[in-house]
Amino acid sequence: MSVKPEDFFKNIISHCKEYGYIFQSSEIYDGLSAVYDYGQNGAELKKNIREYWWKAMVQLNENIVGIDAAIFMHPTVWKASGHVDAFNDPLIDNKDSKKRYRADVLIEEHVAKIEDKINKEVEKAAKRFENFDAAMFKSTNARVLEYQKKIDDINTRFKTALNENKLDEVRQIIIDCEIVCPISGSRNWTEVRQFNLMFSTAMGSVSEDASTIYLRPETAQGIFVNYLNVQKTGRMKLPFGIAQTGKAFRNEIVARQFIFRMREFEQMEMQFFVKPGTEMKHYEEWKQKRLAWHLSLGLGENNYKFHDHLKLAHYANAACDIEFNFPFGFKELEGIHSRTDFDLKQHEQFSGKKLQYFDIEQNESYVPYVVETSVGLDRLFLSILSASYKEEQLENGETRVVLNLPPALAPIKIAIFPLVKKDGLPNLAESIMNDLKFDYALSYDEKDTVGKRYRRHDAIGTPYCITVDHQSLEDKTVTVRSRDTMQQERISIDKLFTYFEDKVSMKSLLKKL
RNA sequence: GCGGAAGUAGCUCAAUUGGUAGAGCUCCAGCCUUCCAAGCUGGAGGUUGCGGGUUCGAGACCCGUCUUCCGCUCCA
Repeated sequence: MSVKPEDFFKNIISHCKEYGYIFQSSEIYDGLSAVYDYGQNGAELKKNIREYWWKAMVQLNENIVGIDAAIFMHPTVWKASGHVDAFNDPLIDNKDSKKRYRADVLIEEHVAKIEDKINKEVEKAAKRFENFDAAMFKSTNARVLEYQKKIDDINTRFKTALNENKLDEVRQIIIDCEIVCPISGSRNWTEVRQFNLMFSTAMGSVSEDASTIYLRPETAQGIFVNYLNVQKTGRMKLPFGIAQTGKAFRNEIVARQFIFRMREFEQMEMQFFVKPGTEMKHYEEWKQKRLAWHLSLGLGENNYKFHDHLKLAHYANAACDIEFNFPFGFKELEGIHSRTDFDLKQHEQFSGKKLQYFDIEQNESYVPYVVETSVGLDRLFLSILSASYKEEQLENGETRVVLNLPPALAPIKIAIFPLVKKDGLPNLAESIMNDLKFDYALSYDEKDTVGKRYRRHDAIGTPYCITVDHQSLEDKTVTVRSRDTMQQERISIDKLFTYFEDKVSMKSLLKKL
């Protein structure tokens, strides 16, 4: 393909708009940044992807059930999850290098440097003395104590500043510590600003009585807070999973790359509850299962790779991403995390309710460990669309724009055309349509030459076109033209249903798993 | 928030040193009846992102403003 990568991505974005897949939100009012709407075809494709995921997770796994938790949740949920604190990053800019940093990271790195100094002192001393007692040395050596006092002072100040939301003080700490920008080397800092990464709104119609609640930044917490409800009412035994799809919201500073980063996006998550100690086995298992699910779409094995997290979040003991080869490079598509018992323990603590599982074999109760699979539906949509989008050079020199979507996911499965708009061909086409419409998403088109109609549906990604011609009136056969091969074959009208069944049904895709 | 780019018809783009907005495609109606986007006729569609200024006259020049896109940060 001779198209430059950045142009290729631009072409995909225009294609999405031109063919009713994705529109900018509120476009007639000049749009809203990082928010997009799904059009008539986009909504179908998205729904089909979601359905494929849901069936693969819930319907094909006896020990997984699905829920649909509300977007609004009790504010304490987000205290327990750590989002209230962790998602309030204080940011600071260096005026010379124009680089932005997280103020807390700058301070933490500074503290880490001092800790390094302590360690060096300890190492030096260890070489010097036999029977060296590190703990003793740390608690007595004057220089170490001085360093340690510095660290403690900084940490105390920083904690207080954050708790009291005093951003001036955070900046003052950076200045007092003489922290410099790693790029410019200068101490020319802006004031510290805080960016709310969670959207908040007010619940309660009377403003004085209203309380702040958040739009969920992830769907997972809706599963955790319902874990015991589902386990009890569903009589679930470990290991078991709870799946959920739904919107999540992040009030990011800016967002880029089309629907790859959006303020409002949809997640498809499954939290798998397991016996402590078995989590790594399940983690590995889900890595493979989820990769197999992606590969079943047939977009090319080389477009996927695992990316193991070296630096783990505080709640995880193993984590990786499945990355996809987007037009702008390999980027995260799905995350698989071993989240330990962190979330449930946090909710036990904040709610004061026991969230334990009674293991009848061991005759004891414990908080289960959790293995999470979390995929972005919009990202999945983009991965499928961008891998399917082709600008083909045909033998006759023409170009053809085609979406080679997995047939089972295509918004329209079959388009039906009368070859010409007379001689009763439209009637026959309509009657075929009326037979098939209960099983397949169809589209009828009688405008323009048939070649033009084929190309139009190539661009939408419709895998098959049925054309009714004069021969159809005589022998009750039609031509079926394939999007991918552009080949036609003649099929008897009464065999159409079975002809298409294994080609475009969700069932055929699920059977590959 | 900072830096850069850009806003003219549904889409892609024109409009000379400032002289009252035009083409192709799309769309709609009709003709033609044809198996891979290209036939014919007619038609619709724009307060040039918005507001102000300069000027006899602004799509163009100046100021402001809004929005989008790209980069920095964050992230599924």
